[in-house]
Amino acid sequence: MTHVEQLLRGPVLEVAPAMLGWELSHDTREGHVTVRLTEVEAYAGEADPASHASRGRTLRTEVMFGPPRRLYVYFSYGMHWCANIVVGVDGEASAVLLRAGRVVEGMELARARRPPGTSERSLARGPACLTQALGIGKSHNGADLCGESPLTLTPGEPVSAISSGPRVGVSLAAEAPWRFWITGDETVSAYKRSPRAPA
DNA sequence: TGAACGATTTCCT
DNA sequence: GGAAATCGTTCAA
Repeated sequence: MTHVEQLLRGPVLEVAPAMLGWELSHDTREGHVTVRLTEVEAYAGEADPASHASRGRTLRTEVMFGPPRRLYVYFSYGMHWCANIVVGVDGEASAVLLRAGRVVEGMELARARRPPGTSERSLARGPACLTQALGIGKSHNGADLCGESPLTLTPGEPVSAISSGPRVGVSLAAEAPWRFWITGDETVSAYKRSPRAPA
């Protein structure tokens, strides 16, 4: 078992903040892009009402119920792809949503994948923006981040300080402070509470 | 077989 | 601050 895989096997509420500052790289024919994670959210398995896994094992959530270190990619609002890293114990269905990051390699390619005029800090600011900048989509669902896959995850430099707060856009368990970000980082996305969340 | 609903982003006023 | 764009997943009938 690799070092990274070992780190991912811990409890999701410990693994998620620990993943801040880690780097996710994607190699394609077009080139290479690396993003340093600045914002993540924890989804705590089948018992977490806000998680897609809360309805049990389905075709869509199959990957989450499998072993950790794999990528769970889902389609959102008819147009966006968002990526999670499966963590914890095999079968527990815990995952960490990659909400934002800073492009540290392959700036030009990342820019080419985003709308013209996108500022550098916004290239991977938001979960769907991050997958766009990295060139991640449906075909990467279930990809192994430690194996032969062109996607690789590596621990990065330690972060200065970590903040936490409620998750973005979730209507259930809306108070759980399971969103983690690097304090003061400009690439962290704006907080938006779900309009369906109870007052 | 049908309908409601998003772990969102972007553009408009 | 608000609404549109747009479709796979899930649940009800």
